[in-house]
Amino acid sequence: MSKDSKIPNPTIQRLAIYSRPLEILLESGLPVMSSEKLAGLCGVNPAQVRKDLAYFGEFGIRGVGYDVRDLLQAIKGILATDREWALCIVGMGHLGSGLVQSENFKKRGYMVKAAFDSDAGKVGRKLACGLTIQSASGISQTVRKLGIEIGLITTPPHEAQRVAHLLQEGNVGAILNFTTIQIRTRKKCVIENADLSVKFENLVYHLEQLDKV
Amino acid sequence: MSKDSKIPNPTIQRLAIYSRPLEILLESGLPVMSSEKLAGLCGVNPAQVRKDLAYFGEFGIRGVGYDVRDLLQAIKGILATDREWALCIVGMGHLGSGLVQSENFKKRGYMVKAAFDSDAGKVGRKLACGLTIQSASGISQTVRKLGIEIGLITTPPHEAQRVAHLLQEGNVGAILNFTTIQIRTRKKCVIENADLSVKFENLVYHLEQLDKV
DNA sequence: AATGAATTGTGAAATAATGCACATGAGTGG
DNA sequence: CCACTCATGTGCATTATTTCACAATTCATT
Repeated sequence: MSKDSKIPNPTIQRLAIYSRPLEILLESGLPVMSSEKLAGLCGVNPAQVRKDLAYFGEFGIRGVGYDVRDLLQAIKGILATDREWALCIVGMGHLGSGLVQSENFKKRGYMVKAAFDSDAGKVGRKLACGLTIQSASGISQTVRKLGIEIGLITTPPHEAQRVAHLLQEGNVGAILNFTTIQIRTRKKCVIENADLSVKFENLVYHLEQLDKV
Repeated sequence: MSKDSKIPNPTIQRLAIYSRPLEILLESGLPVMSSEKLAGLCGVNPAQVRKDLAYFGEFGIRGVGYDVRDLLQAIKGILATDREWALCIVGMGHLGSGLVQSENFKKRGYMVKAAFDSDAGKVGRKLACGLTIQSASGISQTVRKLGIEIGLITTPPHEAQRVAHLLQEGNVGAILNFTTIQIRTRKKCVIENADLSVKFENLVYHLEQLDKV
């Protein structure tokens, strides 16, 4: 349809990052902002900012900069964060429970509509947010019924692949995988990995390098 | 010292990813594994696997493959995950609390040695893991005293930069930042961002694209 | 209206990362 | 000991991403 000249993935990531300072600066009433300032706040190159935005249109005014409100609006439109999304979490361990209750989600329009666990001991337990933990065996039906679009997997690794299939069975379109294994998809489905231990190992590697000098 | 021919960052990330299936396969007793199989499990190209490893030496045997145990050992050595690391968490909200208690850390040798919060109401509270929440004002001293090397920041965004400085003050060498803002460093310090909302927005963008077709 | 300063949008150069394809060495069977 | 198969390690081509550098546009000032 559009000039779909393949947007680089890093660009999408950065758009999300750009929106953070913009939100803050909008609050504080700053009307206009340059690519240079924004780049400074986000730790990237100013040309990068401009090029990233240029993939989607012209949002700035030459000689002036970007209108903070408009730009934020535009980015939210691009990322599709200007509407609510229904999600569910599978795996009510410490991480899963922490995430469910985290205020950050609701604030950004991510609505946790269901929570699952395969442990019969946990099923039926009521969470602070009002949800009741359901059995993992009912994932497909429930997810379909509630029109859930995104699934978070915080189970132990060995359950992740099975859970992913159940989610897809229920027509979930995107999965955020917190486990250490890579999930394979049958249907068309967006998979994003958020394996924290990868982050850790990255950190530790670089820390070690630092010490070596 | 070594032929420090600048290792690509993606390579480090992937090494961590490679190690996951290796751990599992080691358990299950498989002695040898090819780059092709490993690549399949990790969703990457076999040549990529070989090239990634080649940055650090020759770990395989031509015509045969890689010894699972040796390779895993080698990767752990490279990533420096073959020893324990002392860390602390600042910000005992839902996410922070969930992380502290997560078993995955301890299992991988990350020892949570201290937990901080700036909310006086939370200070003094005892956590399930045995730690007592301490006041954020004591971060620098405590961190230095306990020899903590890595700091996790799970505070609200506006506290993150200040906390980062306190951590660096206490000689922390690496910070894992879960907040939405970018942290700037004074001293030499490894910063890794784990802003989950970026992951979400990525997901949502791609989901939207999918729907458009 | 003309000059100067600021800042965008973008082609082209530079840099980085990936993937191909093949020479090379290891094991196996005759 | 030769031929054949398998799978690594790697030079090179390809693709992706970043950065530079500059023309174009806006605004302020005179």
